[in-house]
Amino acid sequence: MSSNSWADVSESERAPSGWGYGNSRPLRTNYVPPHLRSRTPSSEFAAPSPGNDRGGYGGGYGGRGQGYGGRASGYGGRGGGGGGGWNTRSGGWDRRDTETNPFGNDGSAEPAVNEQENTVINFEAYEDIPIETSGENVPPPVNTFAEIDLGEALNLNIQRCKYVKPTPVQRNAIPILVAGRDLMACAQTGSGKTAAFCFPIISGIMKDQQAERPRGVRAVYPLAVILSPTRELACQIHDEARKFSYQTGVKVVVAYGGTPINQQLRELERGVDILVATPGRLNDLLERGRVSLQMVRFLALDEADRMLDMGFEPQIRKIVQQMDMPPPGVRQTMLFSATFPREIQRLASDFLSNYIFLAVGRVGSSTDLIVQRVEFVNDSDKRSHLMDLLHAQRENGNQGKQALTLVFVETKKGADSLENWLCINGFPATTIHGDRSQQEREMALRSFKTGRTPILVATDVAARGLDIPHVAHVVNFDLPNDIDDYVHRIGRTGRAGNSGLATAFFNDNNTSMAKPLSELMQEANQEVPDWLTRYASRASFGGGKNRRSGGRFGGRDFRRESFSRGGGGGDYYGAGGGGYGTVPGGGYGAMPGGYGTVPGGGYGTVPGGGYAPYGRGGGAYYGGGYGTVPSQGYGPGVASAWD
DNA sequence: AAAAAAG
Repeated sequence: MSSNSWADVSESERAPSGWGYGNSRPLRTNYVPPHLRSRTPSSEFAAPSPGNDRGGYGGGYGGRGQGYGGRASGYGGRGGGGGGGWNTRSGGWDRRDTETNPFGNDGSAEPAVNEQENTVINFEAYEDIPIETSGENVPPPVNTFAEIDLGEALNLNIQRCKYVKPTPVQRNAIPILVAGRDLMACAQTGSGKTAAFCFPIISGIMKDQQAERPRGVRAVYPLAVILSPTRELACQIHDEARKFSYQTGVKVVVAYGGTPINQQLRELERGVDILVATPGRLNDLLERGRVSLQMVRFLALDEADRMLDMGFEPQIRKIVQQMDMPPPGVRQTMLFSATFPREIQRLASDFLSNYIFLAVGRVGSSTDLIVQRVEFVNDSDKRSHLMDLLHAQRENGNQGKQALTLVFVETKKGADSLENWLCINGFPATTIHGDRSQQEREMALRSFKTGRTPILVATDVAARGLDIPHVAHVVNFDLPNDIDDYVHRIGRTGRAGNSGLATAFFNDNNTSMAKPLSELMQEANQEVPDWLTRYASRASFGGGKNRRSGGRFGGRDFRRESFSRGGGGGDYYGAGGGGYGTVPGGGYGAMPGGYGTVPGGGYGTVPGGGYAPYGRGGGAYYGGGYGTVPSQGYGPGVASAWD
C-alpha cells in the first residue's frame, strides 16, 4: 500500500490551524463529577449540552454529519441524529494538525507479499470457535464493525488498518463494552484482543460529552488507563491505540520504566486521554502526584491474569483500589487474556461490577493454527539439537529471508549464554530479558522483527502479547513450569490466522508438565508422542497446580462453577470453592451449557497444511520448509493489533 | 525457583 495516501487525504481535509491552544482544554462550565455520570448505553446518548457545543470544540454536530473542512468530525449519529452527538475532542484541533500519521511509517515494514491471501478461508477457520458468555443481559454479538456505532473517525482508522470484519472476540466483546458493561474476556492468543478493548474506549471517549477535567497544577487526568505486564507490550499497545485514535482527537500516551521519566512527563503534560502504562511507572507517577486517576472511566488490564498473579497483584491493587480511581460500577473495567485460572478469576471479581464473562475458544487453549511438537532432549543435548533445527530451517529460507525463530529459556543468564553460543556458531541471534537495559531490549526486539537477527532468545518477558509478524517457529528450549505460560509463549506464532510451529524440548526436569502438556495438545488435536503420554499417565506426575479443567469445554466462568458444583476444588479452571456469596450477577443456573455439542474435532487440520510434524520423509527435518509457511490472515495490516 | 515491574 502506498504509505502516505491516507495522510494526504487527511492533510488536505484538515481544518485551518489556529483553533485553540495546544494543550489547554477549553473550560467547561458544566462539569459533572464522574460518580454522577451515568454510563448510558450507546443507543441512548444524550445530546451534548449546549455548553459543549461552542466554537467547534465539542460535539453537537450530531445529525449534521459535517464538521470543519469536511472532516469526519461531526459524526452523524443514528437516523436523524437528534441525539447522536460525537465529540471532536476539543484539544484535538491543533493536536491533530501536528499529529504524525501512525500509518505512514508502517507500510514498508510489512512485506505485503504474504498477506492479503486467503483472508476468507482463514476467517472460516475461526467461524465455529466455541463462544461462551455468562452474566446478566449479555448484548448480542455483531457481524460487522458497521453495526456498531463507533464513530466516523474511528471507522476510518479501522479501514486504514484494513480490518475487514471483526474477529470473534471483537464481535462479542465490542458490543458488550460499548453497552458500558464490565467484561472478563478470554480469547486465544493472536485473536485481536487489543482492538477489542481499544475501539470501545476510543469510541466512548469521543462520544462522551466533554466534562472538564480538573486542572491540577501538576497532575493530568486520563480518562482511560490500560495496564500491561511488560514495557514492550505497553509500547505495542500504545502504537496500536495511536493508530486507532488517529484524527479522533483522542490522545494516547505511554509510560513505562527503564527510561527517563522526564520525556514521559512532558508527553503527559501535553494532554492525555488514554494512558498505557506498566504498573511500576504508573505508581511512580501517582506518587509524584503527576497523574490522577479520578477521571478514569475505562480501566483495561491486558494479560489480566498475569497482572493479578502474585508478583503484580499488590501493585495493581494499589493503583486500582488505593489511589483515586473511581470504584467498580463507576468506572468500566475490562480484563483480557488468553488464560484465566480460576483463582485469578476470583481475585479479579474484586475489580469488576456485574460483569460479563466471555470465552472465545477454550479458556487457556492454544490455537489450532499452531502445530505443536515435543521432543525428548536432555539438557546436555539441547544446544546441538537446537542447532539441528536451525540448520534445517536455514536451508528453507523464505525468499532469502530466514524465517524468524523465537527461543524461550528459563533464566536471564541462560538467555545470555545461549545467545552467545549461537552467535559464536554463526547464527545471528540476539536476546531480550529483564537484565538488559531498556534500550538493549528494544533494540533486540527491533533487530529480530526486521530480520537482522532472525533468532531471538528470550525469557518470559517476551512470552505475552508481543505481536511479531512472521515468527514461524517458537522453540521452548526450556519448558516453563506453568502450562499457561506455555500457551502464551507458543502464541507468539500462529497469529492473526497464520499458522505456525512450536517445538518443545522435554526431559526429566519437566515431568510436572507432561500431563497438562499432553492434555493441551490433545485438545488442539496435536499428535502426542507415546512417550509423553506415558509420562503423563504416571500418577506421581502432572498433578498439582497445572491441572486444567476436566471437561473440554467445561468450567470457564468460575461463577458458574461455584454455583453448579459447589465445593469441588482441585481443577485448575474447574469447580470452584463454592460459597462466593458476593459474586455479582447470580442466576447462572440458567446459562446455556451447550458446549457438549461444540465441534471439538473440527480444528484438526492446520489450514494450509504443509507441516508434517515429524518430517515428511524427505529426510529434512522440516519437510515442507518454512519458506512456504502459509500465510493466511485476516488481511494485511492486522497483525499488530492482535492480542 | 524464575521472571516481571520503579530507581
